[in-house]
Amino acid sequence: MPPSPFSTKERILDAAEELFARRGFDGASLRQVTSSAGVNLASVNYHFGSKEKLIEEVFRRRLDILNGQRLDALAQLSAQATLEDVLMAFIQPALELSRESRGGGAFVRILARAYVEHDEQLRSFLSDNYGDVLKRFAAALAERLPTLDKQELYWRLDIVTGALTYAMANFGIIRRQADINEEQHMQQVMQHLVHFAAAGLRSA
Amino acid sequence: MPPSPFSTKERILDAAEELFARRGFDGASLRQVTSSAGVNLASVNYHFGSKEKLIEEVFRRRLDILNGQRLDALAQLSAQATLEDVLMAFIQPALELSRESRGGGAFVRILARAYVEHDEQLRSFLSDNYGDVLKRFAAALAERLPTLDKQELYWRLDIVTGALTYAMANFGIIRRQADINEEQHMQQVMQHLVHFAAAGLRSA
DNA sequence: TCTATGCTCAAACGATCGTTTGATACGCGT
DNA sequence: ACGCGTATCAAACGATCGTTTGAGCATAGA
Repeated sequence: MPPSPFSTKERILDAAEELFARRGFDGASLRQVTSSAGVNLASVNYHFGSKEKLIEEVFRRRLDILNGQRLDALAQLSAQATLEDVLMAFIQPALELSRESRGGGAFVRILARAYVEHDEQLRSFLSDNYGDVLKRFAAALAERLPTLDKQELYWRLDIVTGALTYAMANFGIIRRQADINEEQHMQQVMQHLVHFAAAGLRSA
Repeated sequence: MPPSPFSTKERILDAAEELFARRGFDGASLRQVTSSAGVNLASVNYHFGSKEKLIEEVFRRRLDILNGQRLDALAQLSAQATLEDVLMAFIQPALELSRESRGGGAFVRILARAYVEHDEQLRSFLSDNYGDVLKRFAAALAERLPTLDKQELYWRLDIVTGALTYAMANFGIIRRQADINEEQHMQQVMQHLVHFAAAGLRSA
């Protein structure tokens, strides 16, 4: 039993998440990660095999839950659900994750990095494991935009996903008004994002 | 006189621009840069002083022109100019740069990296040298959105700049329809971006 | 012609990278 | 009490990083 309430693997994942978000995948070294986690340097390769596999595991730990919540929220929508409802099903789980105590905010910033970095190995890993989630949401949005042709929808979805990813990544950084609490703050942010995205998708 | 039509400094900047865009600032080494540029390794430190200064020079070379064009386009607008006109003054120079032959597309992708990377030195460099451009555009947009209070405008501008940066970075990657030429393609992209951003900024 | 200056070059510097090794300690079933 | 996987440890591996060095070459001014 380790002296910490968390296992060595979890402590590595937590430290890696925060350092990857702050310094990037190349910028954060395994020595920084293990030192911050309070574990031995060799334990990364022992538990994960390589740095690349560690990166993948950082994504998998959060995305399995996050995308599961997204699909659940999407499945619970009725046929009468609006465009805003679909967007909310996509955004809300991510925003709640970014509020979470243990590194959730860091992970959302890592997601934005994954969008910018064009690392082939990471991109194919994400596409292979979670590409179907994006496809399902794209289909749900397309149903609510019957007048929009495929080509046009493709453009706008690309802009929307980029805008949402960027916005969610910087969500934690934006200073909130002092007179409202955390819960109200998140509701405000989500309303802004949904409003903005829906307006862009719907505009003639 | 070098054997190449371009000077050593320019060849380094060109190679660095492309490699930084593809592999990131940490991911691209000076050996890769100088090898790609066909110059000696030591010439980077000779001409620029350090890798960090080289990065700053990559930004300065493009941003001096790009932001100058943006301010020119903004200054040429009349008082009756619409919200879309202001957005177009901001977007058009960047999109034209991304079409340029020598590395323009790579630079726009670097811009997106600068948004995600929270490197303190780079951020303060950009803020010190080009922060006033964003402020001027924010003021011009605020004039066209009189019913929007400051707090609300602040939210939306943050989303817009992120979305535009991301979209412009990926602009070159999106495969265009085969039956339209490059000029029409750019006009289409700009219309989409402007439409999308204006709708989000204006929506009630 | 001699000198000074700007530039390029191969080579090496110390530091840090991801990874591997071999020894050591722990816990559990027999 | 013993043996056997599991896990942690300090130490070292070769590779690569940004940077520096000092010699060598060219061109321009005196």
